[in-house]
Amino acid sequence: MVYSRLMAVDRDHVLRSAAALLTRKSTATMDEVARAAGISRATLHRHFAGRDALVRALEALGIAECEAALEAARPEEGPAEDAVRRLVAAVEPQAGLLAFLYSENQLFEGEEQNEGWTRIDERIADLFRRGQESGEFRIDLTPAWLTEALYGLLASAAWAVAEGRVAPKDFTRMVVELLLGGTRRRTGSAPREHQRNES
Amino acid sequence: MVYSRLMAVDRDHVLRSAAALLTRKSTATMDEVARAAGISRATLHRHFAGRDALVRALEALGIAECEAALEAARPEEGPAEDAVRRLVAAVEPQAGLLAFLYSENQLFEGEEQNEGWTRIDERIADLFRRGQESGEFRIDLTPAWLTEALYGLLASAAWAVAEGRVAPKDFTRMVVELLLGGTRRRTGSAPREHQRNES
DNA sequence: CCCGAGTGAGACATGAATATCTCACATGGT
DNA sequence: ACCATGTGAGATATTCATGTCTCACTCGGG
Repeated sequence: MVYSRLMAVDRDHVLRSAAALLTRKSTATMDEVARAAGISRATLHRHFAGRDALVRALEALGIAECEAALEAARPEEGPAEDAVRRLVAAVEPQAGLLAFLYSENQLFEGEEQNEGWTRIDERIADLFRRGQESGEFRIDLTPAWLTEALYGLLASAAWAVAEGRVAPKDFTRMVVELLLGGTRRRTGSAPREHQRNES
Repeated sequence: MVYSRLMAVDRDHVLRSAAALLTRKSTATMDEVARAAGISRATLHRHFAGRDALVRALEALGIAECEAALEAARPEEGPAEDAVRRLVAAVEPQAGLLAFLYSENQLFEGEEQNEGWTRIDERIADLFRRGQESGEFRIDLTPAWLTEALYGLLASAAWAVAEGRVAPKDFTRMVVELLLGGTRRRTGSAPREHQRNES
């Protein structure tokens, strides 16, 4: 019996479609989640003890994806600006899930947040700090705020894309350009080229 | 009998404390909302037919506050950059309520959103568009995205302040500086002074 | 061919939040 | 002192999502 492996595959598929659905409708019912995954409510409950367990599993998935994105982006290599670009590009596919977890976190209110997020927060803050120390980034905005702002922009962009307000293909460029360059037009030097989307 | 005027005052007070509570705990129960306002469930129900009506009233309040802030900020006067600073400063007191409504809007999913938001969106987008046409702002980010990003940064900042991650006094500066100037350090010209908080 | 694991469909109970109602009490005006 | 209005507290009903259970079905392996 290879049921354990089959379960794992199914579980992952359920998790993915749940993430996709809850991204759009964060109050979706367990029945809706099940139908979205193409299974019945009973089977969904066989995979996840309850809604809480499902959200926890989604949180674990989000953390794992974020850490994978951080790994792929190599945040401590090269210019900090390029590292930020790599990071946003790598995390873009998970932006919807991130936005869901981001707002869901507000509901955990009293409880301590998963330490996985703390680790990720610190790695991202380290990236901004590195950019400040190298002179690339301004030093009058704290790394903690820049990290928080990155999350906020990712969530905003994911939502704006879902609403059809902006084109999906512009996602990474919009987030990165606003985060790094801001709204103000560059006056002193020629604007940096920003068409390259990755690498 | 002046009960109609008294009701109005009470209703506003209830609305304010409900906004303050739901800003912190968006899933607060009707009973918690009532207690936070210092009244009983029954009285709360006498003011608002149900939770839905309460949220609608909060939405109306948020829209009114936003329009008042827009009015006070005079977005079409002077340099666009200064207008953005005035706008963020004027809207700061309502950032928590805005963040709550911003996430709550995702639940209205299918329904059309209140046209009040559309009006506000357009006025803010017009401000960014004006800055682009005057040459102050870069033109490679759409006004719609800049508007969306402003909402996201306001919500992020409100949440970060509530979590104690950043100091409340830095709120406006953080949002404005990141939105306008971005993370990147200015190289060509000396960084613009940004200590003036208002006017 | 048979057996069993996994599944879907549905019944059923539980719990939470909501919505409605009643009743006693306090307060303010006459 | 009396009365009316608004209120708080509690009881009750309803709704809805959740969690648990049963049972029949199917598909794949032995």
